[in-house]
Amino acid sequence: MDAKPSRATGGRRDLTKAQNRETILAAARQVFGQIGFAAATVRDVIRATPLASGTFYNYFKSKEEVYRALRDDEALAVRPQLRAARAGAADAQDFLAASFRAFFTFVAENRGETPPAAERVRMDSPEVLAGFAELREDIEDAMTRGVLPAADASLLSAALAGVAFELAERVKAGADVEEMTGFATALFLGGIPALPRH
Amino acid sequence: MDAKPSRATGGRRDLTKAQNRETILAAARQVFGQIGFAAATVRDVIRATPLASGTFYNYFKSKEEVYRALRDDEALAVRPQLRAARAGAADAQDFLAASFRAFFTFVAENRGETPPAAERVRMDSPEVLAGFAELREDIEDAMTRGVLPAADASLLSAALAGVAFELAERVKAGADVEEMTGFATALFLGGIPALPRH
Amino acid sequence: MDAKPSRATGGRRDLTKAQNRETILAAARQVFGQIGFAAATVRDVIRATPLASGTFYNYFKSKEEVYRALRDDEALAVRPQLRAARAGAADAQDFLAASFRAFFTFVAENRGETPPAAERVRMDSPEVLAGFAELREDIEDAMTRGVLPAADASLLSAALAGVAFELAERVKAGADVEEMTGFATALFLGGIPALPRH
Amino acid sequence: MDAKPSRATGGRRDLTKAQNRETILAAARQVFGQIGFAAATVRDVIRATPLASGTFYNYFKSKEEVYRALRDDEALAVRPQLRAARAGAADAQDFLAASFRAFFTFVAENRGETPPAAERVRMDSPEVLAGFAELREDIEDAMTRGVLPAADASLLSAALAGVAFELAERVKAGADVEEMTGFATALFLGGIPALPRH
DNA sequence: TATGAATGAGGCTTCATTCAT
DNA sequence: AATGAATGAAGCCTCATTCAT
Repeated sequence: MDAKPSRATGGRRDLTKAQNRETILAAARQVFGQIGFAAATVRDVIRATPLASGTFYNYFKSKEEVYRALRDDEALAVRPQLRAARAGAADAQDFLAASFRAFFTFVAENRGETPPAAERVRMDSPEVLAGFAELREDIEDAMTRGVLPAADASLLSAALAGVAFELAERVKAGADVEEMTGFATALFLGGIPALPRH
Repeated sequence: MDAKPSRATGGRRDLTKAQNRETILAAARQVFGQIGFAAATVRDVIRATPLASGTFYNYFKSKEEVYRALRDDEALAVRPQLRAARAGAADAQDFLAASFRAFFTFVAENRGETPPAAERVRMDSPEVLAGFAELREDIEDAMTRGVLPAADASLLSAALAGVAFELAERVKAGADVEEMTGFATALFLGGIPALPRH
Repeated sequence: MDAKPSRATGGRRDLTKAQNRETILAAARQVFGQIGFAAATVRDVIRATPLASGTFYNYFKSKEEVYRALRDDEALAVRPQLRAARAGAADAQDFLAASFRAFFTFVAENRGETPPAAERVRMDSPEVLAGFAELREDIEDAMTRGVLPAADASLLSAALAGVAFELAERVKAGADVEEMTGFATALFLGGIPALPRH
Repeated sequence: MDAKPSRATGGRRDLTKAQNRETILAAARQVFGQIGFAAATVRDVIRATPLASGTFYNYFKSKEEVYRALRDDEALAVRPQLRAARAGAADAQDFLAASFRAFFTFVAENRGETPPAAERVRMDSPEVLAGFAELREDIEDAMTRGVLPAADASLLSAALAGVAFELAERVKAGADVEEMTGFATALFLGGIPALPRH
């Protein structure tokens, strides 16, 4: 009630605010990864945090908002690298290999966080979903630039995603990233030119 | 538990056992399709039914069990079609097109009944897993027969399944079965010969 | 779980934590006393309270845990009195009368708060069990000191406890403490010397 | 709807009726003994039976009614023997020893049916409760006949019950029936004459 | 009479969210 | 801003009981 003397707390408070936000996001990332987004509750996220339950609501309105923040945060950090890799791709081989390698590497690094889940449930992490949203744009761009042969970019991105997801299961089970990358890259390198003209 | 006896008032005791099971499955299919499997509750399913809450538990132990039943029903229907289609294939083009066409046709026929994957959750039922196992066997068989070029049958079946599942989403959203079949078939027809020797 | 956010309307947020715990314990004591422990439900306890249902679970995990807390509170209060009474006993008459009087007095003072044993259910809490253990030690000590004749201390403590519990029911029903004490004391005073040599 | 030809079924039906009643009572006795009367549900009893749930209600209105029937049935079979033993008792020693021995023998024979019950819960079986109800009458009778010294029959029966129950725990744990009988008999043989004149 | 599926009240518990401190 | 106890809606499930066959 009575204001405590706050000498030069401005900076500190901002830092704390940012820190709490990060704390919650980190906890959410971990919790979503471990028990899945659908099963996760706000309580779970809070419990994975030293913060109080009420504090959560100073930063996010709901679990969904955290999810969005996570997706957006990743957009700011991880994905530009991937995009850059693809933007710099000189040919289809580069483009595909870079894409798959980045994805499988990500999966391999997070390997083991997800329990085997008796019921095989797959929920794509926010960053992955956002990444695939951009994939299509990059594909179109690559087709325009002549790096990839012209084809239906929408269907192609779906196919790429499908293969990536399935092989990701192998990566989670311990398969080698380079082998998966090689397989998927070869498949599309051979397949894309054969696709119906769009 | 002990006291306060409830009062069972009569009501729709007319339906047969099998009919009630179907009623619940149909309601679940609708509810899962509308609000998604993850968001759906057993209550939601019951409410989409003229039945009493307790009746649900006469048929299924949980939401997951309903899901499995739904999936198994579908897998049970589609698998013989897939195997038959593949067994008659004379060449790779036949094998692939028949497989994809059978799957997409089935999906199209059941369009709207399955969750829109808004949440991208996939739960493999035993039947679906069995379907995968069959696919791999059929691929190996086709490679042995020379219908398909030699490659890693396990990874190839994963890739086929991935593409099939992703494009199935398009089919559910109204895409043309033949177009999807053509796209997927061309992709693999071109891609498989390019795969690393196994 | 996921959807349909509830709406927390304010209400008695004024009480302290300790007060709420006491509120629940008091309600439980009353409810158990009125309809019996077995018939009572957590709901019944909550309903005898101005608190919300969820609040119960902030303090106790189950009906049993409340019961234990209740019993422990009582045992915690009565045991020091019993030991003190017994420690000062100069002869068997003193030992027995002091023990019974202390116990019956305690019961009389808490009369009406404990289940009427309508169902004859007894659930020994750790504290009660500890009380038993103390009784036996005290009996052995008294035998060593010559205050009580030698006998099987274990069986004797069981017999004392049995008589005490049964007569306590009479005390709860309004019987006179001194009369019960006199009866029980006389019984054991006459009976102990007749016990088989140990 | 249309009556099946029932040739001389009268007797058979009666038998079946009586058999079903016995089936339910036997199942109830077992279930009450195993999980306790309070925890037992009508469902549990039915499940321990080859009968259908609805059939239960052709014989009993509730769990309580089964309990009463059990108590009454036992009254018709077991207890008269005990009463006879006591009625024929020539002296206090006979009276007490016969009572305790009968009770401890019963407990020993049913030993092991009751699980250790982490929470020590004791619920007296119907037959036991009924037995103790009669005990007091027999005590009064014995006092009238001069077999027992005059005392407060009500309190004495309570004390006898208390000791019997506690020592019964020892019997359940494997203690010897004769030893317990001897201990309890001696205790009361010595104690009763010392009781306050009534 | 026997059956057993249907019923729905009601018990248990967790959850998202609020709000006094 | 942070805290965390309180709230009560709502999910889950079991139960006693009814009733059509």
